[in-house]
Amino acid sequence: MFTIRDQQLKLLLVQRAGEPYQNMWALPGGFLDIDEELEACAKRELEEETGIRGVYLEQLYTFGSPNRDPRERIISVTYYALVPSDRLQLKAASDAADVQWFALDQIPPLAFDHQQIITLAHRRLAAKLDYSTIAFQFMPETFTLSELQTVYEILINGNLDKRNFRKKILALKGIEEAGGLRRTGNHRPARVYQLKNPERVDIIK
Amino acid sequence: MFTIRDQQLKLLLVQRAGEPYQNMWALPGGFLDIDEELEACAKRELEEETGIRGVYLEQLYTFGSPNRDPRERIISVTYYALVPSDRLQLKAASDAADVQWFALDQIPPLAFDHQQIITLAHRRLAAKLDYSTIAFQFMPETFTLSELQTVYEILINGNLDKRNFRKKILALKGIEEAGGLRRTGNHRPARVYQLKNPERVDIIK
DNA sequence: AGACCATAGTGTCAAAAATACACAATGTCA
DNA sequence: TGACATTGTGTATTTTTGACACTATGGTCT
Repeated sequence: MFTIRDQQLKLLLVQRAGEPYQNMWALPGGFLDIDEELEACAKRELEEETGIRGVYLEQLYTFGSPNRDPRERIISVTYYALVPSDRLQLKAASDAADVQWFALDQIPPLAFDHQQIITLAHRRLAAKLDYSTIAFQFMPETFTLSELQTVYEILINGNLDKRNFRKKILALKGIEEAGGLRRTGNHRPARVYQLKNPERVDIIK
Repeated sequence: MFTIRDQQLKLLLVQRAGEPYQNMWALPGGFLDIDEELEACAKRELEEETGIRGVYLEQLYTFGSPNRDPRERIISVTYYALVPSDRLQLKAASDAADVQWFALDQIPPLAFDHQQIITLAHRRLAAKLDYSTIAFQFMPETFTLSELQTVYEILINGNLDKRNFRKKILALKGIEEAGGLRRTGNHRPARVYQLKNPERVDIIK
């Protein structure tokens, strides 16, 4: 689960309670129920560990090397999720210490092959930036164009030209003015926008 | 497993010997051994049913709806493969009748949710055409630019301008002259090319 | 040997898209 | 009411993409 917070791309990790890899950090996850859809399982596990639901979720890859879990053969069907920054109140179901957001460049050593999973998810996310509107999934219900630009700049880790960025984004026709202005300091307030189809990730170009 | 044959994109199907869905056509596949890598399993099953190996193979998606197999809960980690047209001698391990190539628009009713899997694979292949050199995986060891163009035209189901196509392909720097000419009829012979990195699929642009 | 045939191979111009770039407008705050 | 900080806007240049037609070459036939 990715989010953007404190001007950084962050990732949710949980601290393992039991063996193996006790006390190490790991990706949230768990076992599939016998009559459960794969995606439903991912959503359930995420909600159980974080209380968050209704976020963008996409199947990433299935990992199944024979010895990736020391106990027994485990196949992991992995998903990644994107959460808008205004919805990351965790703690509905878990206590503070064992679930935490980590900046992507400050990930501690992880249990199992979870670092590899993160690397793949990050690459996928970066790739999708170029040809989809996936970045919109990080935005709260309403936002300004400057806020959106900041999100893009964090994701690509570089600067963008304000005029060109606005031209490109508005040409996508994916957002519309929500009406009203956002006041955030002693300067001109910004127009507020919203997604036309909040659930939808479009492929562009 | 996709290939291009008779100027068409074709797909390999096998006819089921036993229940359920007896005698219906289905995708090649089988069960994972307990100590087997997922990708090794896909390769093994493919080779067992077709005798073909060493082809481009990529994990597609994992399907796991509770009732997709009437017998019991089955999770299918699916892969798709691309085979050059000069390597599709089947029959190493199977008899003629129960393994066959089908044009993509002439797929018979399939067992399980296999039609859905094919649809996804086809979409993925089409998408990758735009931003990778995946189409090269359909080419035999050596080929002419006209042959390559024909493959692209079949895949996108449309015509391409010869000069622009050549410009674009050569700009990718992925192929080089193999030396020599290919004579195929009463007309000027064509230069022969080969991939610089036959295994590699590059992401472009 | 020469004519004809079929496909290979090649360059330029126009249109569209991407990029670089600077200043006026507006609400807040002191 | 003036200073401040950020919003919002247009044009010119470069790059990329797309349209388009003729010559080159070896084979085949007479």
